[in-house]
Amino acid sequence: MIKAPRGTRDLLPPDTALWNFVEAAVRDVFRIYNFHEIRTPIFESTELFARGVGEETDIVSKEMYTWEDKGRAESDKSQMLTLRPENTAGVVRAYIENKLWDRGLNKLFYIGPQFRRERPQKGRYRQFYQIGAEVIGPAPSGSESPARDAEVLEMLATLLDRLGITGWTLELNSVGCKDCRPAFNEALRKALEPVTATMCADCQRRAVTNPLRVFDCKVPADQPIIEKLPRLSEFLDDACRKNFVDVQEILTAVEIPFTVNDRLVRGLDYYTRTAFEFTHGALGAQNAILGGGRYDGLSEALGGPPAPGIGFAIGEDRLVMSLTQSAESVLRKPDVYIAPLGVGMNREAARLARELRRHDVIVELGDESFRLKKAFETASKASIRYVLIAGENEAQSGAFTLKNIESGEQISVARAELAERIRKR
RNA sequence: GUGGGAGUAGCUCAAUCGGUAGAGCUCCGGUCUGUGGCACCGGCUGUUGCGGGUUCAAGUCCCGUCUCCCACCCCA
Repeated sequence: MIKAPRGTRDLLPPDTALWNFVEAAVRDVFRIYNFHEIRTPIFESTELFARGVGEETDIVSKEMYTWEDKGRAESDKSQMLTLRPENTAGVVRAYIENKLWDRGLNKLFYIGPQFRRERPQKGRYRQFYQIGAEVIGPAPSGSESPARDAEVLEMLATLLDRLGITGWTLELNSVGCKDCRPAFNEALRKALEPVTATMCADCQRRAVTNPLRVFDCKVPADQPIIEKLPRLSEFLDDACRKNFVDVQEILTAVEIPFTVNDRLVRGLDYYTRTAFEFTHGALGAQNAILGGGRYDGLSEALGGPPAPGIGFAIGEDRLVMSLTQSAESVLRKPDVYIAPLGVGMNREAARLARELRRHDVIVELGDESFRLKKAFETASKASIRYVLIAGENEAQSGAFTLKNIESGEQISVARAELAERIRKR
């Protein structure tokens, strides 16, 4: 038997109804915050992610699905392509390629699959889905303003609340900018040098590849060492410091609860200043339901003009997991089951179904070979409220038998009144 | 990439020391050809994840492999 590849899965009814419910709610929120949809390719040049996400990140160095796309002719040279592991680089590439700065401030959102070759786990798949947004534009458009950061965070809190997700936590930090972070990195490297050898194997590796991540270490023995390391917050320059304070003040004004976590770092190289994470307790070890931050230098890194921006990505799989709603509860059941009765009655049933569906009635249709008993059982199991009997008697008289499955009541309804009668419930 | 647990019918699970693969639920049909849910009767579904090995005999023991789950790592 051919099975879905490792880390991928089929989403089936009724779960798909829940996914559609989430996406509809999300689109509704994006609409009132004036975000508009962008759809970028599912694969891009490998170089885009190498330069955008960062060569040294785990994502680029070991988790990407990359292949050589061979040229079709002598003159056609081959190129390296990669299934997108995240969507921000693609959006920023599109911003540059389509000269979106002409539109001033862009507020864009996307919903779609992403791919990372990781070992599958609860809340972690090789093909997973992200709902994300980016606010990006030339600085004069306001893209650099702390007001944008706060607006995005407030929108996210609203979104989670609307979906009925309770018990989330917003953690916030500032990771500095290209001007102040190098000084901090240098200080951190210096402070780590003499103590690295006493730390865990992961920290020894991190100290070389990505010193900021040392702050993520959970090994108890390392904590006293980490406590004494220089803090990012001490190295923020005045502009970054003010930006961070402004964001917090706006959040307080709009009554969004948050906690500052000065050990919060992000795994992608492009993040600057505001970095954040919404976590949820019911998700197991993969407790980050969404994450994001500002990426003021990304456009330049990809060869574009300065274009400050802030964005986030929601793990849609994890979002759906943390919903308390059941899939059943958002599923709209058929309104009526039409039971053709007797040879040739499929034709009459088809006509009836067509008429009813034109009136937005959800119709399920049987077959003339089915016994009436089967129609009732099918309707009952599927929680369909009415069974409409399309038999020879009814076809001749023009009045059809409509039975309410729950109450057992049965009435005769003229053809023209069927839709109204069924929808009235 | 590392460590642990698990894979038997559509689902949940059983199978003694290695000795004929089972139960419940679901599903299908009938009792009942135009009135359901109940009841009774009958029935289907298996390369025991896959591939090797040991054995007279393997769901069971051994080796390999795949997948899922949990954790690390990492991230959303």
